[in-house]
Amino acid sequence: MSFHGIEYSPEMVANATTVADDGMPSIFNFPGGNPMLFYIAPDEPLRNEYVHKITNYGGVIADTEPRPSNQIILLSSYHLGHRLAYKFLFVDDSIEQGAVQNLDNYRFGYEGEADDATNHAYEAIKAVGSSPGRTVRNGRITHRFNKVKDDYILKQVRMHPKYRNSHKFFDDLANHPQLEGHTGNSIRSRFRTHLEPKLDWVYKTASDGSLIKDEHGQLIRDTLDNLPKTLKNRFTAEEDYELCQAIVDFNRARFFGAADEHGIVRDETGKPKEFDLYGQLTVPISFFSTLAKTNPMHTPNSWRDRYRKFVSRYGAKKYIDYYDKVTASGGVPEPIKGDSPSTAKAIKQLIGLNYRKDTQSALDEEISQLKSSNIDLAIIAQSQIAPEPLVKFIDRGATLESLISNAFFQVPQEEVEPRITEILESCSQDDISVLIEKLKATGFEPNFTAHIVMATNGDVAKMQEYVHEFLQRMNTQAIADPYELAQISRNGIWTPETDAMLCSGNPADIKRLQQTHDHDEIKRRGNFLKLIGVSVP
DNA sequence: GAGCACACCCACACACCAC
DNA sequence: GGTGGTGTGTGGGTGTGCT
Repeated sequence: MSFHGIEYSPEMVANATTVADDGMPSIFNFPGGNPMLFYIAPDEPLRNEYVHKITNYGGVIADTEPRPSNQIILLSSYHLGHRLAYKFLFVDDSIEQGAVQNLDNYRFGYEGEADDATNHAYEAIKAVGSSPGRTVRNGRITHRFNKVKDDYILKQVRMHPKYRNSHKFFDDLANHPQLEGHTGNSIRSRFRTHLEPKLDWVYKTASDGSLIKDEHGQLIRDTLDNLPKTLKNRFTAEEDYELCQAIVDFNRARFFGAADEHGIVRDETGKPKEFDLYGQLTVPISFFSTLAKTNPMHTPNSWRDRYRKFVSRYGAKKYIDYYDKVTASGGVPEPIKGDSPSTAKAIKQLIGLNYRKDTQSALDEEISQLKSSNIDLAIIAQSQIAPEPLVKFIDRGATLESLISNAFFQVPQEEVEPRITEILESCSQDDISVLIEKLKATGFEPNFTAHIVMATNGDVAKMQEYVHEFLQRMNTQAIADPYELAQISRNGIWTPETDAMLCSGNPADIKRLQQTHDHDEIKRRGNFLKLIGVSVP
């Protein structure tokens, strides 16, 4: 039996401990995949441990003692006098490095020349050690990382710490011959999952990412405490708070800058105007340049984008309220998030399940769903079921009692809004039915909650805005017509009338809408209406 | 079944451009 | 200069198939 010039005697192979195919990397292989043979004396105290290690990594334990005619490597924990033996450390180091090491470095003090057979084996070992670490199994090529490649990746990251998360950086690394065969994704993944914990230092770099050298031209090691920031930096809750504060302050200064000698600001008709902290607060572009000077962690463009896409949607004062409330209770506030997918999903789910122009059919469907999901509960509950809310506006002629129950008036007035805000925020990850139930407990009837969801596209921030405005109206206006009281029209909050304008497609109507709603909100409303089956041009 | 290599996803930070 | 639109690719993952 002959493989690539290495003679395996029938005796050797028959008695050999076979290679375990347990998914471990094949380290102790000759080029071509043939396993290396090792001999460990039966009385060797470390025999079991190293048999396990060697076979786990692709080697074979032969029962035949090494002879000049075979290429079996004798391993021992001590010097065997005249016999050529190698230390177990060879096995450990090869496994740790992920590739066969130079066997010569592990030889016990043997004075003579290795015979031809051993030299042959060693040459093969050297070849394996310098291979790129490619493993061929069942005709499939995989590229394994090893110590050399890992060190190279770590070195590159240490030299470019600013780019340590960059996809592009790792894509570029994939073109380096040292990492041939690996994709950028693969190298990036290797770094993130295995190597990042080992990155205990980096080379010192300037803010532009260039390496800094000492007076001898040597690169300077730096601790991770001084790790440069990456290309993009997530906005923190503190930064959002700072931005919101700055926006509120700017608007307040601008508003009261227009006050008369009595400190009163008046509208075009001469009526005193109030500073609406919860309204749409705007800032000029120069605001962001100024902000970036005092808060250089983000560029003016980034601050502006943050405002455009998050703060203006959520509401600056609303976030300040949220932040203060959470920190006051010892919690950790979260940065402003975009539309929560779970909320959007929940709304979609609700709309998909419940929205029908025909109230009765929707109700029938809900009851049948209840029955199918939990028939006992459904039967018990059925007698108590009032018509379940749909995502729809309240009807003209709605009474105050149909919107708000007695439970509402049991809650101290100053606690109503905080309580509702808390419910809205806590339900952002839940199904809408949970929201309906919770709001019902505070006195909001299900059809009123459905109205609020309909008016706000189910957007939590807008729902808070709606509730704030509604409660203010309750406190300050005579409630002649509850229907009118509930019609709130402002940016991102809709009424049947504004919907009709949007659906008309009439340019004059759209122009009128644009006086109240910004482009994003109009687009969002169009998508929402389409979702619930309303035709929008 | 676990570990690994690799593919793929998605929100959003940052930038740039046109008007 | 202000504003809206949009492209790029980072940051932070999850999914999949192989060993």
